[in-house]
Amino acid sequence: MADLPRPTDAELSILRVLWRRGPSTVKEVHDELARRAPAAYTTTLKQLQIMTEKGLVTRDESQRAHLYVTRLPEEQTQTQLVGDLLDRAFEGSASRLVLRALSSRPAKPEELAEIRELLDRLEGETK
Amino acid sequence: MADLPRPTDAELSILRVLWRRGPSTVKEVHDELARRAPAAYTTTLKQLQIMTEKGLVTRDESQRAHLYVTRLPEEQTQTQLVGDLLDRAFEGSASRLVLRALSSRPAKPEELAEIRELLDRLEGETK
DNA sequence: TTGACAATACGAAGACCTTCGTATATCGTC
DNA sequence: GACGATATACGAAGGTCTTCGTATTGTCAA
Repeated sequence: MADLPRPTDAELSILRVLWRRGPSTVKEVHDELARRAPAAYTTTLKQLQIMTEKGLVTRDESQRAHLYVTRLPEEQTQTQLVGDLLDRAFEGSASRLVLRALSSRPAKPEELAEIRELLDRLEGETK
Repeated sequence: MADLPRPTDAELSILRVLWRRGPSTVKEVHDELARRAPAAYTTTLKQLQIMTEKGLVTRDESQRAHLYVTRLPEEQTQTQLVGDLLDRAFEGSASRLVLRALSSRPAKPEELAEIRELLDRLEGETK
């Protein structure tokens, strides 16, 4: 199975809607997107058709209004994107990326606590 | 001052060389890049000219072989890229991004320790 | 069965990205 | 001053991304 291409910006916007909503029609996706930025219905349709060709989504054509579903779960795509950025801009250094992530946004205390737990778990495994 | 555009893949490759080497000529950048993937000299030249137009780099034309310099330090661009990814794929959740970063790569123990220190520092500030 | 509506299919335009070939300018040296 | 070597400038091709208008198909109801 060929690897999926890195989603473009517009494709990622659509994937986000599909991850949140689950299987959706073009109309449902379009309505969500149009809320933020007005766009033509056929733009969303075309994007979903292209994404189907690329394998980023699959579609169920059993009904008149096709249902689109993401091919990969959100976590997997996020991991792909982070790994990609790691290679392109961080020479593979995860710690540097984490450093920038936390300096890019003021993270909430709960988030910091979550990360700390994650570290505990990871260091436990290494032993 | 207008914000700089997000660097493309090819542009980022060049920026990485400039960050590592400091001010460099086209030839110097090209030689570094050609080591990994063969390419025409004029391709690198053209990219640097475009990057100059965009403001990603500046150049010193006082010598025959122009010297190119990054406009932003590496850290700032990294912060921009991470913040961008945070918005596009993580709904702004830094902790989720960190989670994916660490699951994307087996991080070395030293790196985990670094991150832990960073957390200590951040939580210290919040108090 | 036809008309109105809602959906998909298709093509194309315009912007950007990436690459490269060719033309032109500049420097040192014989 | 002419030649070779080394620079930069420029234009264009080919690909991808994004958007949209128009054509076509399918469905339901009067």
